[in-house]
Amino acid sequence: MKHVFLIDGSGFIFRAFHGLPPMSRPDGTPVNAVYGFVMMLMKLVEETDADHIAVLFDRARKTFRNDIYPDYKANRAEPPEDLIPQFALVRDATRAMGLPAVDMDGFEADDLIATYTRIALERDADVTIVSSDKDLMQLVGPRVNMMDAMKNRLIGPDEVREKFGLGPDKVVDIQALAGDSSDNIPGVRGIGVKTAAQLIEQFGDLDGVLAGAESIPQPKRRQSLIEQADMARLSRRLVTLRDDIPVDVDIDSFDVREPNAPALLKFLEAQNFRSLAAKVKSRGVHPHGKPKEVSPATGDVGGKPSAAPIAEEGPGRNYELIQDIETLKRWIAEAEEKGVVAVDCETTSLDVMRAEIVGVSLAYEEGRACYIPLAHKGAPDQGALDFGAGDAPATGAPKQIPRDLALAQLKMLLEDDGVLKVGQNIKYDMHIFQKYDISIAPYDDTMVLSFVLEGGLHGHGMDELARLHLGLETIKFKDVAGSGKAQVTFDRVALDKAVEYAAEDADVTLRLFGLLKGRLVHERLVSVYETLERPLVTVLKDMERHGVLVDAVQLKDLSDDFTARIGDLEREIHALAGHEFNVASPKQLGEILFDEMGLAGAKKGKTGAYGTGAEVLEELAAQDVKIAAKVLDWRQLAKLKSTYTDALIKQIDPATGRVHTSFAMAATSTGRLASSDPNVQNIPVRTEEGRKIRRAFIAKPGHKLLSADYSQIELRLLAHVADIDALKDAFAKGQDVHAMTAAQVFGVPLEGMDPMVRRQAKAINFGIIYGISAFGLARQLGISRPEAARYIDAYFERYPGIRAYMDETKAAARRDGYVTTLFGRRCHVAGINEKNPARRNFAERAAINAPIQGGAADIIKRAMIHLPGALARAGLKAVSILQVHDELILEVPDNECDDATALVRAVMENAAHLEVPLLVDVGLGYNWEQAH
DNA sequence: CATCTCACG
DNA sequence: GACGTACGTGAGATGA
Repeated sequence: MKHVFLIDGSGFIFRAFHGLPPMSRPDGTPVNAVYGFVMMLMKLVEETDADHIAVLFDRARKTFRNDIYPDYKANRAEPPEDLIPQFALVRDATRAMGLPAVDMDGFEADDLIATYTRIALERDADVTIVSSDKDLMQLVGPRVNMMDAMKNRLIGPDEVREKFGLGPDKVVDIQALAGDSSDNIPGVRGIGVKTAAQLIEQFGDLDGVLAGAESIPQPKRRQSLIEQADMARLSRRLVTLRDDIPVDVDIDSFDVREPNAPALLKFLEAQNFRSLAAKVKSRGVHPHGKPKEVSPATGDVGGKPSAAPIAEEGPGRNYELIQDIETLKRWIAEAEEKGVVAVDCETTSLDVMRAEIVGVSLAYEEGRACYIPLAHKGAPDQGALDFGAGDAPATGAPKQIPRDLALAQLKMLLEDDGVLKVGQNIKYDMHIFQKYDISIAPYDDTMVLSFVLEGGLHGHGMDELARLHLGLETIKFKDVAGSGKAQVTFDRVALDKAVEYAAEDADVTLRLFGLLKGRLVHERLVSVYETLERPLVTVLKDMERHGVLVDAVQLKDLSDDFTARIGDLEREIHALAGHEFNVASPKQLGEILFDEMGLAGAKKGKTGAYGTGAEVLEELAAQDVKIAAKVLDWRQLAKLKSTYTDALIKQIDPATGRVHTSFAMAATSTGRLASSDPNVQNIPVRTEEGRKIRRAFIAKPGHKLLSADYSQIELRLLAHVADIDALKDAFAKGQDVHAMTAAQVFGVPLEGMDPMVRRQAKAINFGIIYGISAFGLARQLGISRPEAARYIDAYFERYPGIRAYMDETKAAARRDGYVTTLFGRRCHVAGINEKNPARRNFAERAAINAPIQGGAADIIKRAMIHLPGALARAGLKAVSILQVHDELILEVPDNECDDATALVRAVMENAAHLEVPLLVDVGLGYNWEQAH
């Protein structure tokens, strides 16, 4: 016996249950915790070097601790209804895995773990306790580690010290003093973990603290310790784990043996864990980290160790490779007959501007999918003579339908009005097919459907949706194409693997479509999807494709200028520090400022690293610390250079000379878009140096950039949705709302108002939109918290409607789990019913902000959708190219400037009809800075 | 891959 | 009385 794994089964069940989205078997039995548990066990068994493994469970709620203290764990709620049937299943799962499931009357799993840990140590074995329960940390020692299986993190003495302030041997004493609200352990009132650690450090142990209580200076603390000494001793008995249970299962029986594969498969299939079952079938379960030989997949190139867990063929998975035109025609005819077909492209790149089509997959029925290779080449490391030269007839190239012949057939299908095409992120496929002059219509998008139905709840990538809705673990791209340096483009993937991967994508897409589309009606989200999101797909596709012209020469000059100035600053900084170091490293900088130079500055929480953010440095700079000011300058220039000048130059598409961002439709929790590769929504504007980067965004010759942005759209929405008469009036009359707020809250006259007072009112208005807190406002304005609290009180007194709106919004979020925008978009709010007040407060602020931010997003989306048609009807050639949340940027021919200005303004201002007017500011210029 | 920092609305 | 803070994003550099 060398290494014993003791798994805290009961602890894991709860975490898996709360950590994983709901899943159920076809018969309705919930199985998410079981799934998480089995995944965890399989991973452990596969990776561990342990020779003895057991899973320990609580048996009943009553244990010996209830005899000592009847209220022990009395505050625990009943387990959720969906969890109850899973307790037994998890035990079944353990046995199916060939592992002992041990529990004992009157004791908790923790006591069993303590006892077996002692026994294992007596046998001279190492122990790993798989759990993240802090109550088990008392067992950690030189030969005993804990492992958090969900976070995959080892917990040793250092981590215990991080949590409790002192080592594992003091955990019991600290818990005895601090108590534990989740287990209802009383401890001593007014003493938390921090104070407890300090006391134990000072007096050695609990008895020392209680004996020395008289000498404690703080009166309250002294009194509590004297009065509650017995409670502390009782608490110690409750938290101390029993390592002397007369266990009746011998530790020798924990020895790892080969699981009974048929029994395990039967169990997995009964839970409908098809992907896990497939994994077991294809790879087996191999303890000791020694994988059994994998049956060589046909055509597996070079027998790479990263062999993919490709599921076996079987019912519900009938994937076909199409290599001749007749079969393709037959397939297309079937799809036309059905009227709905899922489509997915495989390409050589995620960058749509560079990607070349490699193959297409289709699915017209669940489990019935095909893959049509179009540009596959031979396998990579085979052809020593193939230097990867373009379209050279690689010796190993497989049989394929000539690309253009196949595309001509597919064009008829994809452009057929009578056939609905379903994609997962179909904007990508539209880009690819557009190169070959193929459009896709009509279409639906499962990613967008999921975003409309469940935005804010989870991501909307296919792998995640498959896991969530189908309980299916999809084949990962890495599994077929490899990863890192060894990754190949999809045209180098062997066809047998390509089929399984690509056809699965189409199959999954079709299945998801079946599950999601119908829900729109029941959940009253048809209009959001059909008028707001689905039409936006092609609008965004066109914007991305058009791109924006960026002046590389200008950026290069700027970059060189920055490089020189960064070098100068760096020398000065090193001189001030007395030696060289990496200015870009917050760690090194923090040590220089606060250790070497001994400046006053606080540690930051979690990781114990010094904070060196701009706020901290500005504080120091204000105290005339030269190095801080220099670092701030350095940071600004380094940021501009690395994130903007240099990165943007690299992003210019050589073919178009333009930058083509990607707008993510399903990334945010509020309904906003997000932009990436490059992000065009965070181009600098607030500083003079930063604006120089904006100047490099230019219009093509004979054109101008037009920037149109909504004026104070979020405040206007607030006035409308919260129905605040004073605010609505102010907007109707075109008054300065910040000044008006100042007049109302601070009671100062509008005439001759101090700009500082107006600034404070503006901060309050912004704060309201963000779900105001005294702390946040105080920090923003640099005032004290009580003072900020007074401002907020004064504000709410003047605008009681705002408070009512906030309360209603929070109540709705708590009741439904989501809030709704003006146009019916649902924003789900994670954590709104959390017990932890910090997290709940956070969720409440998000809930208050979401309808406002999301409503503004709805409005500009409506404008974006209307704009192309309106421009076309007016005979204008102006085109939208960028969106920055409340701003649209168009590229406009010189002679259309006036017409386009009027039309864009009209479309944007009429995108919604609120009880306040919408106002749009328009600017024109040769570059973005000028236009803005 | 997590963390820190910082750019935007 | 503690929690740990204004809302929403994406990207680059560091360092494990």
